[in-house]
This record gives sequence, C-alpha cells and structure tokens, in this order.
Amino acid sequence: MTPRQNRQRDRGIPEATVARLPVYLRALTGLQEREVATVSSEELAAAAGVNSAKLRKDLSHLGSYGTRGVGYEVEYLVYQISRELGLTQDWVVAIIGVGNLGRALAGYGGFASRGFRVAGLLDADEAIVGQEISGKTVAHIDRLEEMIAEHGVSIAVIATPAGAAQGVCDRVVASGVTSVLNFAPVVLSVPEGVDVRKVDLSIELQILAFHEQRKAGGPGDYEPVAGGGEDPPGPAQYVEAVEA
Amino acid sequence: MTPRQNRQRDRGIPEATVARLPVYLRALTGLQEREVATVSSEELAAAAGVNSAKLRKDLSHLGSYGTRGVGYEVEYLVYQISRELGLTQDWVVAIIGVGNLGRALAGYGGFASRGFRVAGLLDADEAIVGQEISGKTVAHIDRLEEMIAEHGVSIAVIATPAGAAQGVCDRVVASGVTSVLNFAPVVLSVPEGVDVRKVDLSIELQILAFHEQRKAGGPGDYEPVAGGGEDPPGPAQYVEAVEA
DNA sequence: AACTGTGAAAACGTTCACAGCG
DNA sequence: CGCTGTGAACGTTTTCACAGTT
Repeated sequence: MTPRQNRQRDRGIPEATVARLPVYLRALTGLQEREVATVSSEELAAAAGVNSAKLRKDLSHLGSYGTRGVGYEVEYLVYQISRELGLTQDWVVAIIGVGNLGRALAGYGGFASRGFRVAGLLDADEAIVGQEISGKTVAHIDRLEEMIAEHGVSIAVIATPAGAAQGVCDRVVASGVTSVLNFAPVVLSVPEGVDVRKVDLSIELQILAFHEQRKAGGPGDYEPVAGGGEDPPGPAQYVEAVEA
Repeated sequence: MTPRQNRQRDRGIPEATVARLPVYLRALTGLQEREVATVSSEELAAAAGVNSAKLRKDLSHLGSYGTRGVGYEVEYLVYQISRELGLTQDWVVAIIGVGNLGRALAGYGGFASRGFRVAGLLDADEAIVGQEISGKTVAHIDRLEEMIAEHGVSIAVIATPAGAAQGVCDRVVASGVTSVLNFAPVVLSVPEGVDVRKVDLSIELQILAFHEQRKAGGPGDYEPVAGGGEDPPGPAQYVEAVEA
C-alpha cells in the first residue's frame, strides 16, 4: 500500500502534455510548409486548438525553446518535439488483422510520413493471405513471431476481431513487443512494462450520444447558445455547451 | 474562456466518468451473454480494466444502483447506463468519405449493435459514388444537406482526406448537426454548442513511440516501481512501467 | 460478513497573472 | 514594448478509508 511515495523525476513530462505534442507537431509542420519561420504561442495554440497558456506550459516541460518578445522558431521546435517524441528514429510496425480496418491502416499515409515503417501485414484468413495490400503481401499469422524477430518490430497494431485480440496480444508480448495499439473492442490484459493504447469507435460514438442527448429537448430543434458570448470561436478540441 | 460563469448543475456527470461508461457497458453485456446475474464492483472493475474505487465512484454519479453486501444486478445496470448514455433511442449517422477508412466504418458491427444507424455514405469521387458498400449505396456529397434533413442525421462521421474535412464539417454544422466524429488529421473549428471528437491514428502511434523510447535507452533515470506490488496485474487500460 | 456509497485527502491538470528577458 | 516561462490559484480526477446497509 505505498503508491503515495511516487516521487516523480523532473525529467517526466506529464502524460497530458505528451498527448498534445503530436498535435503541436502537426500544426508546426503545416506552418513549415507555408514557410513560416517563427510563431507566437498565441498563433500556434490557435492552430492546435488549445489556449496559449496551456501551450506555453506544455512546451516549458521540454525546455526553454522560445525567445521572449519574439516567439518560437518553427524549424527548431519541430526538431525538439520530434526528438522528444522519439520520431528521429524509425519505428517498425506490424499490422495484425487485414480486414477493412487493417487495410485502411496499411494505406494510411500518416504512418510512413513520420518515422513509422510497416514491416508486415498478417492475417489468419487463408483467403486474405498472399494478397497484396498497399505494396505489401499479407503473411499468415503463423509467421508472427518470425516477422517480429526478423524485422525488429517494436509496435504491434491489432486490428483483428474482438475474439482474436487477446491471443494475438499475448503472442506479440511474448515475442518482446512492449507497445500495442489496439483497435479491437476488448480490454487487453498485458504484463507490467507493456503499453497499450486503445482506439474504439463505438466508445467515441457513445460519448457523442451522451452529449447529444443533453442538448436542447428534441431533434430538429436546437438552441443558438446565446448569453455571455465570452468565448472566441477558437478552441475546437472539445467544445461543450450546456442547455439553458 | 468564461470559467466563472460555469455553474455546473449537479446533474452533470464528470467527463472522465462519461468516457468510461461505454467500457463498463461493454463489460456488462459480456457478463450478460455468459448469463451472470450479479457482479461486484471488484469483478466488474477487473473486466473493464479499472480499479474498483473508481468504478464505484463512477457509478455513484448515476445513482444508487447497487446492493450493499451483494453487488450490482447486471441487467439493471446495463439498462441504467444505456439510458444515461442515450442508447435507448436510435441515433442516425452519416459517414462522409468512403475511402478505406470509411469502408471499414461502414462495415463495423459495433455501429448497428448499439443504437447507431448508418443513414448513408457520401463521397465526392465519382468513381465511388453508386458503389454498394455493406448494403448501402454511396451517394454524392452534393446530396449531403438533403440526406441530413431527410434522415434526421444527428451524428456526422468525417472520414475524408484532411483537406476536405473542414469544408464538410461546416456544411454538416450548417445543416444542424451538433455532433461530429472526426477521423481526418486536422483540428476542426466549430461554433459553440457543437461537439467534436477526434480519432487520430498517427497521434496514438506517436504517443506509443514516446513511451517506447523511454524504455530501452533512457538516461538511467527511473524508479523501479517500488512498493509491495499492491497493484494486481489487472488494469490494462494504460499500464505503464519503466523497467530494466 | 460482504460489499456499496461517499466524504476527505492526494494527485494531477489547467488557467491566471505577472516577473523577467530579448 | 511583446512575448515567454512559471509560481500560485483553481478545478478536476483519482485514491483512500470507512460509515452505512443488506
């Protein structure tokens, strides 16, 4: 019973901040393409959909990379965030389960564009094995361990049906993978030291439904949320309005 | 922002709790299928990947639906959570963008199984319009407003390329939709009163990469998660540990 | 006796407001 | 001056620990 003695080292970046760094990075690369050289916290925050105080606090966890009176140098900040996120090295990914979703993932440009390299696609269905998807030939799931070892896979993306997910997870973990991105609608059990992140469609929809239900009375009729009008139209991340 | 004018009603369930209710619901329906009649907070928490104190606190926001000394009646709790989430009514969904991802979404069983009905699929690409996907014919994006009005769409799922997302979003919002699930890798701007939730693959991968990087090579700066190993191996939601 | 429901405490996250620097 | 970086205030979420109920 001693979790209270958790004295976190200063090197530790808050989890909430880590989750936003990729958003900042995307906003920054957008600026980079438009050849913007420097950006203020206010501008970058607007592009990322957060407020500027939060942005500055987040960046302050990485170090002092801004210039007072001026702002942040885009190029430099891109590099610093990339380095912090571990994107200056390549990560090898395996996608397991090549149904509709796995196919979508295989073709997703965002993978390759940052340092994520898809080493292979695997499926249990004989009808799918051997097909070529986005330039990769689908291998049989039996070759999972072999592929992980051979290509040095460090991130497994599980896009199998729910029933198969835990078994696949156990196998990738046994092969030494310690990072799993799970699309199957199940709670995966993993040993300590393994990170699991979950993406769950139906959960997102249910959360929306909850808020939708709370809005003005019936369908087709909604309140233009008058009143204070204090908020600027900016932050889009999660705008919530409560009915009158 | 206007923090001072934010007098929250007691009816308000904390956002963190709302986000977990769907997970509990899924665990409960699993129990229901196995014909379990009652469940303790400890058992249900394990199935949902959280600890029991959190589960009890969460459920306490909905009301007193348990029985001391016994636990929760599965059927009853399923109903109460469903009602709270607004799943006792049907929600009409439109999927905009029928690429690989849109196709995956269209075929996703989790939609129909809860009360989400896909009213239509829309795309701008003439080559895709007219195709039949999961029993629905893809309509042209021009008919977006018509479809929203006709079918009473209340949730829009945006699965378009990044460049098209904001435009589509503006159109659905103009048509009265106040809930948007966004898969495009952009920050959407919406007026107050509109809820946007974002699902972003590449962000999830980058977060994993961050933690992965900290495992192997870190500058020897970690705490060996001391303590008497109080934590059961249970909670899988986001297990993080740094180890040798 | 077993288990829920909940105040109180601790941890975590956000926002404010301004000192300090370019 | 303008803007960053940050201590301090505030708000939210988690955890603890036990009173209360069946």
